Amino acid sequence: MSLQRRGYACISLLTGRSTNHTCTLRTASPERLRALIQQNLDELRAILEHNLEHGWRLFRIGSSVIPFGSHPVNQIAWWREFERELQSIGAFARENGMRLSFHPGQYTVLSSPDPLIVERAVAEIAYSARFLGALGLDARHKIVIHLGGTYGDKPAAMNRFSDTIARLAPELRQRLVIENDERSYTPADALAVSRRTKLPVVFDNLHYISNPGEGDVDELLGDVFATWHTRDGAPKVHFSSQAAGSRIGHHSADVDPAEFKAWVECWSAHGDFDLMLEAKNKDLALLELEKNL
DNA sequence: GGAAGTCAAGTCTCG
DNA sequence: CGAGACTTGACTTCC
Repeated sequence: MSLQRRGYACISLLTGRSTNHTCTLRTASPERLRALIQQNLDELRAILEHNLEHGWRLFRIGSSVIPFGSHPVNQIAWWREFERELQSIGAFARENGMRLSFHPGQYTVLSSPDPLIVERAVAEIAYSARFLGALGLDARHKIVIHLGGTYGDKPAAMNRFSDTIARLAPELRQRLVIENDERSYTPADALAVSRRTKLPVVFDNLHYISNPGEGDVDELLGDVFATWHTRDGAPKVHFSSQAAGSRIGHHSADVDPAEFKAWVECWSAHGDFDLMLEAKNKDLALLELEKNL
C-alpha cells in the first residue's frame, strides 16, 4: 500500500481537545481573545503529541484557532505575541514529518461577483497562510478551499475565481488547493480551474459520489494527482462515508472499512498520497478504522 | 448544573 | 422577495 499519512480535522475526541475554542463577536475583547488563542495553541500542541503516538501525521487546524482571525475585532498581533509557541509547535510538526492544513468554510468565497465578499475571503486566506508561516511550515502545508457559488453562470464564476487567484500574493497562492464539492463543481471543473491557476486539486470521495460530473474516475484521478508538484508535497484526498438515512453528503459518524479499502486501492494506483478522514467521530473513527484494516 | 437558544461570514432553494 | 437550509460545534443565556 502506498498510503503515507492519515489524519482528521480540528477536534480530538480521544483526548477531548479542540483547536476551535472561540467566543461570540459581542463578547470578544483583547483579553478574551488572547486567552482563547493560548488555549487553542496549548490544545493544538497536545493534539499533535497525541497524534504522534498513534502515527497520525496529518491534521487540519480549526479556522478559529485564532478567533476572528480575519475580522477587524481582532487587532492582536498574535504572530508576534505568540511567536515562541508558534515556532515551537511548528518545529514539533516538522521534526515528526507532520503535515498541517486549514480548510476555511462556506463563507470563504473567491468566485463571488461582490468584490467585498472576495476581499473578505482573501483576508481569511491571508490569516490562514500567516498562521502556517508563523509555524515555520513550507508550502506543502495547504489551505483547502472550495470554488464557491455559480450564480447561474458557472464558466463566468470559474473565470472570476481564476482571475482572483492570479492577483494573489505568491505566498498566499502557493498555499492554496481546490476541492470538488457535492453540488456545483465536479473534479473535472476543479481540473479546468487548475489548468488556469496551477492550483493542485484535492479529491473528495463523498462529494464525487453526489456530484461526479463527466469522465472516467481512474482518468480523473490520474489528472488530479498530476496537479501536485514536488513543492506541494504528496497529493491529498478527503475520505468520508455517507451517513445512513441522512441527507446526501452528510458525513457519517464512522466510516465503512470496505469502502475505505476500495477507495484506497483506487487512489494507490496513482502513487503516494495523504488522506484526511472527515468523520463526526474524528480520531475515534480513525482508530476504529485502523483496527479493521 | 443542565437545557435551550444563538452565533461573522455566503449561496441556494423553497414558499 | 424573505426565510430557512446547509452543517456543526460550542458559546451564552436562561431556568
